[in-house]
Amino acid sequence: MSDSTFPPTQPPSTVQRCTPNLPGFTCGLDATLRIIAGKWKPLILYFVAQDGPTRYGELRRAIRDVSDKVLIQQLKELEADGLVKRTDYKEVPPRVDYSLTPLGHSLAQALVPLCSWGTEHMAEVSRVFAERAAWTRRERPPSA
Amino acid sequence: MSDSTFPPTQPPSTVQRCTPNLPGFTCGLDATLRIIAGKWKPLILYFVAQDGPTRYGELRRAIRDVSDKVLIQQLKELEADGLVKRTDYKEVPPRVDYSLTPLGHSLAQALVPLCSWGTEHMAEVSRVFAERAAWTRRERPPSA
DNA sequence: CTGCATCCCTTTAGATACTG
DNA sequence: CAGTATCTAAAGGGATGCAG
Repeated sequence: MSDSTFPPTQPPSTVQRCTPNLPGFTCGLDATLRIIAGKWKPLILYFVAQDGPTRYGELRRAIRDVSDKVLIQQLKELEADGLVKRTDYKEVPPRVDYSLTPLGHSLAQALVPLCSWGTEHMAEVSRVFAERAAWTRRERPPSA
Repeated sequence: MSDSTFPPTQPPSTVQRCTPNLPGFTCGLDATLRIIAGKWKPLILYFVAQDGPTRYGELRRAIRDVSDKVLIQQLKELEADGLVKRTDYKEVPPRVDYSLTPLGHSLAQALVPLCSWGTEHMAEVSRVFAERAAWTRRERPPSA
């Protein structure tokens, strides 16, 4: 993004147009989104990017609320997609860790602004979720 | 997760640690991800950021493969979350357009690197998807 | 043109229990 | 410790048809 001026209502758009008409993808963003589709993938990438080679259990504890099944599944996909590398030390008890490939690392870099955004706008985001929750509760009264 | 020194084997890692232990969110990235959860939301944000006020039909054509139901639904959520603004011109035939709020625009900016990443690594991404498709086809032979 | 309602299906993810 | 297997729930999403 080039300029820093911030348009009040209808921005003259500082966001550059992404390359359209790519084979299969509507634009670069589309491609990226498809590869990180999966509830926990960005979090996994980001965490591993921060901590370097990360053991399974460590990851599991870091990404709270994720089940074994899903975590493993997403790790496998990330591995198959060439974003993370799995290292099995063939020890007993088992020891395995996950690290990023160069490709994965570059993607993690691209996630940094999203993380910053979330941090900066935490207040708004929290409010939004509070409202969302309230609304949901009204619409769908306690399951019981 | 603890120190800032970075692991031996792989990355030069320039990825900064995101603020942990936030109320409800594990980090800023987590917060962001939750607000843009929804298959088309990032694409919507990005597209509107580029084109400024965008009419419904235009959006519909731009984000290919999205149905009315889903597009409307995601637009409503984005609106409720304070990221987009809906303007109804009360004309007949109906005219409505969607623009970004300042918050939405800032988020769109944060998406730029993802778009760039996708564009730069289009080749790898395409390959990955080709393999994924092949694998899927083996596992789940033609539905018929 | 814009948008909502309905019906239905697929995908995704969560719980739990179990194994090398 | 690091996974696997199975089963189930739920969310997300798509097609269609109607309405202002």
